[in-house]
Amino acid sequence: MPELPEVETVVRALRRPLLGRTITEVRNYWPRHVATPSLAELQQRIHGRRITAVNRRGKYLLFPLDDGQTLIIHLKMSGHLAVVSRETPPDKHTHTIFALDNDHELRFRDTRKFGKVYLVEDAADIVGKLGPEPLEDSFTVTVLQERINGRKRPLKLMLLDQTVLAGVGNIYADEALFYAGLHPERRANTLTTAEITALHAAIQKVLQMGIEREGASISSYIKPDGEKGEMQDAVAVFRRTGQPCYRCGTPIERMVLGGRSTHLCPVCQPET
DNA sequence: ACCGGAGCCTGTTAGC
DNA sequence: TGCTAACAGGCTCCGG
Repeated sequence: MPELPEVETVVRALRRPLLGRTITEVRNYWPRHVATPSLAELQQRIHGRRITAVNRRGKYLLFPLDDGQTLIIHLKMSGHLAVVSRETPPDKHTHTIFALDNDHELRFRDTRKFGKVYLVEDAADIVGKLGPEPLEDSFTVTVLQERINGRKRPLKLMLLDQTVLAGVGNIYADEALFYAGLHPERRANTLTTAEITALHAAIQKVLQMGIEREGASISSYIKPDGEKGEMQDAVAVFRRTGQPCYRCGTPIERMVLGGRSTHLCPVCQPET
């Protein structure tokens, strides 16, 4: 489900019900959901800890606890988080449950089981290698230029590399390249300053669009409250193969880059 | 340093 | 209708 706008939507929805709550119990039905430490150790170390913040870094959710540890969750492809009454009937794909001190539970549902739970003393152990946050003021055109400086990789692969830039995934990479008018296979080191400036603006534009629309419910993503986002109605190219480009009418094309579906308008995003 | 492919999982959809 | 293959918004590991 999750790219930066979807994770941000989840964080905003969870902040109120989780802030200040104490975790009283962790139940788990798929031990591999817990990446580190062992399930038993996580249960022991998290018991009685209070959640002091609900934050996002890239596509990770961060829950700092009152003893300095941080609970970290990554939703990967199909993860879903919600705070519900403990009376809510169980779901087949809910593999990890954090019981709270108010008869509610944070439930981590994850059909494909790619998601991960971490409990660490230092959050940097997990998120330390991530590139800059694209919506922070510190992410300037110059920063983007430095990140891609001299790299020969195709732009699409650069945008998906979380150590270059944190939070962009397959949808928003395609969307950003469309608005920047850049072909996904363009080599990063061939960009002019004007093109880097356009790419920088496009990245911020599409991520902000996604956040305003509370995420893209294109396949399985839904918000914590179970409702759909609205970004799927505002995508320009992603999974619009064969449909006319909104700008020029040319049919949108699909190609595979780095093993990922990639969508573009061949006229608005010329190869050179 | 970079690229492609496999692997991790289950569910949905496209095609025969 | 039923079967099979392809595909899915992420990321890591391996070999070349």
